[in-house]
Amino acid sequence: MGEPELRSGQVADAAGVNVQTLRYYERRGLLAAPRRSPGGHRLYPAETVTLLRVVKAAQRLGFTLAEVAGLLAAGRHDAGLRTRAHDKLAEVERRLADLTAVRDTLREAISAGCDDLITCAGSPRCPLPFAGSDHDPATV
Amino acid sequence: MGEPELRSGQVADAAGVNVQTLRYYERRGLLAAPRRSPGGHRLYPAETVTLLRVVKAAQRLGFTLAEVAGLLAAGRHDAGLRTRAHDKLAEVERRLADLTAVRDTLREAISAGCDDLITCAGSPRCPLPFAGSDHDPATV
DNA sequence: GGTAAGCCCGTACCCGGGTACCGGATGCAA
DNA sequence: TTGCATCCGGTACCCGGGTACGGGCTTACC
Repeated sequence: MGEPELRSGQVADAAGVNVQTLRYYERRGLLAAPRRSPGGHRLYPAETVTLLRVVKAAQRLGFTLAEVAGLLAAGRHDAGLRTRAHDKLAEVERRLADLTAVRDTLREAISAGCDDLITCAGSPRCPLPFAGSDHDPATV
Repeated sequence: MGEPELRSGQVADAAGVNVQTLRYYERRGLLAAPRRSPGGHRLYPAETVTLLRVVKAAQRLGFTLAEVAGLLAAGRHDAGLRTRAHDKLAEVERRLADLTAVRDTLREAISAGCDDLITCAGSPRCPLPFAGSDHDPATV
């Protein structure tokens, strides 16, 4: 007997995602098109559940779906995983620094006791960062 | 003579935003509908530039546009600014904690030397967090 | 063999935060 | 007065990551 195969609903349940999401991932190139039953229903190998968990884990690490697709392909062909993880780590560290600055600014704003944004903006002791940070405002 | 009034392009340039964004913010309730010229062109008071900078600053602090709208209204009517800033601070601190965990996981993954996500996922020493964090996976 | 649950595909919609394109009207200066 | 930049409104599109809906077929179980 062959490997047990799972239907889309079973895979989705086991991985904690929506059935629609499976088809979405298939379109996005994250999941290979699986075998089909004679009637056209998808039949997934059991490893697909693991794969989905990997995808979700990578997403939690801050990778976009496009990046995850690249990571999976990298695992299969290149050996770029470590490089990419390094890059992502640098990116995460930048975001951490940004977010830390945000936290400090919020704390200052709170302890400065601004009551009204507009009024506060006119005050010289207002801690709000009107000038903008020096990198990547796009991450806002 | 009255206050000098600015045309949308001048406001946009001064605040470093797109002209379209002004109309977008007006629709979103962040900017009040300004006075119009006889021909229907918007004429903004000079403070609008400051207001836009405040909006951008708040955005950088992690507030959504809807929240910024609320903050501005709060300044005009309530006195909820400090409360909201406190809430936002708590939120930012949660995100910081998450992101720190992400960073640590990435570091572990790198030092564990995973070369292939799929293979690694099967290994018992794989540090990837398949289980998921205990709060707000939506922030991914 | 019937019936209900599950799955198929295509398409459209959601959120957030904008940006782009269009034809037509205005503003301003030479 | 003419010419060009700018602005108008409306609508449509972009990204990312999905989710929902509708009509029709398959599968599984009794």
